Amino acid sequence: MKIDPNDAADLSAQIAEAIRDAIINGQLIVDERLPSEAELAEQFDVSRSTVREALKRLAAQSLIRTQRGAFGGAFVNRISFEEAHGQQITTSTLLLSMNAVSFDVACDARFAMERACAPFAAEHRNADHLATMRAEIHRQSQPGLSDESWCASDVAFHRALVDAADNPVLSYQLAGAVEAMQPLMNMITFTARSRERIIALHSNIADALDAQDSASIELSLTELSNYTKTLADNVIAAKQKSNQK
Amino acid sequence: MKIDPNDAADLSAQIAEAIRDAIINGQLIVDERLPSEAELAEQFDVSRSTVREALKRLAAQSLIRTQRGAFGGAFVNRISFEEAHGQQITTSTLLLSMNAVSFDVACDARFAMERACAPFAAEHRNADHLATMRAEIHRQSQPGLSDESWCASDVAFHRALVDAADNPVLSYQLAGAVEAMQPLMNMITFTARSRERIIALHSNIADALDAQDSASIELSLTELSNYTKTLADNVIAAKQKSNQK
DNA sequence: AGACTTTTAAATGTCTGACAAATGAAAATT
DNA sequence: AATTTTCATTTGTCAGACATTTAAAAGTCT
Repeated sequence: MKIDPNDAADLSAQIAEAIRDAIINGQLIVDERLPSEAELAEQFDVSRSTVREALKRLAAQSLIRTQRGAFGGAFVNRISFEEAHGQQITTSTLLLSMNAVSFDVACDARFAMERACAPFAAEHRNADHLATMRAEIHRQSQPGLSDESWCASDVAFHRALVDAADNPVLSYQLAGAVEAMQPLMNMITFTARSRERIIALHSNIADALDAQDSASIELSLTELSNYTKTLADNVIAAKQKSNQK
Repeated sequence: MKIDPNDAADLSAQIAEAIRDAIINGQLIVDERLPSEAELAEQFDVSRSTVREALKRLAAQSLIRTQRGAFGGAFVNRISFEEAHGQQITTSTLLLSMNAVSFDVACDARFAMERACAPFAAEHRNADHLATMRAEIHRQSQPGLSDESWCASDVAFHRALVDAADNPVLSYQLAGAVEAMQPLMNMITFTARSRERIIALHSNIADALDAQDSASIELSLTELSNYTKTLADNVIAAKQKSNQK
């Protein structure tokens, strides 16, 4: 592992990249221990502080974990779906909030991916998934439910649908997208009337999943997407009106 | 911004988290300059090195960028789709290689998401997208094409399909998944016969996109997914046979 | 006055050396 | 044999120094 002395970038960034490459192309395998900070400093011919900054960069990406004490050190980390999921939510959330992504575009993407799960969900759904979805629908029907609880229940409902697909890669991608959308979704306040409509669509989805009717799930999801976009349009229009006053 | 002295985590991790939270919930806005390292050290009551390690963590996630010199410092970074995309490829690639995700599961996820793009692609496709796809199909038909060039062309073809959907959120998610799959896809060697079959399906997709026939695109993608899985199964079976000898 | 050069202050990047704290292995003790 | 103590190793943190970069400010010349 060498670093390019002509590279303009910071030494710590170069070292982080060198180690990252070694992990990606398999020169360093999961749970393997990296040399100690002192040894790395000698290998790369830099100070220990510089090595440490490089290692912190890698730790931030969950590529390594560190342990103190004798026989401790930095170890190549087996990145879990859960960790990856957390990182994705952070990234996606910031992407949406910083890049003026329109609600429609985000909403289209979110429901398109959820529709992609439908065929697999219809095939692999089991009693647990259906029970979760029915329970959330029942919760959503409670008259006094707060907006926060409503949103949480909505997330749980869709999460169950995605999980029913029984594909961790899809779950990881989807769950990130759904959670990243949540701040945008929360802008919409749900009136009693709109909740009723959404619950009806949720019931359609649960019924279709029960019947393993993928096309029907997709249809209801499309309707839900369109309805959500309509609600958002109304909220935005109302805001602009109140701003003009 | 305070840190919890009872928290077991490293100080640099706590500080990174505090600043990350401030960015996510909008207390620090894009392009805003953070206090200098010396000021942050004083605020958090830690040494400059600890602050630096925290900042490197944030830089690794593209949350901040730093600039040297007077009036330099750390600035909140507007994370771009391109940066996010790069991070996603790294994460997804490692997720797949480290977690023994089966080829079928990854393949299902990849084509499911691509099918999700189909309706939008059919609606928004323009002459450029179609021309790119036709050109790649033509390239794929060249007899002497190397496996590497074939794979590159395959990626370009599907990329054009995804881009046709004209939804940056979908593109970002999809492109990551497709590129992360590439190392797995490269395990499959394409015989002349299998290339022919894939080209035929690509032509179907291009024709259907031209005709704005979303259902037909999705059908061809499903066939492509199934055929890819069959090829992979054969490769794996052949490997096991040769191992037994 | 305006264009150019020099100075300067502020900030990050890097290095050195030190000590604290954690931790598991090895040695010592019971 | 079980328990306790010692000990070497390693990461985490700190303090202080110097190098390098950078843009503003001051100075200089036409």
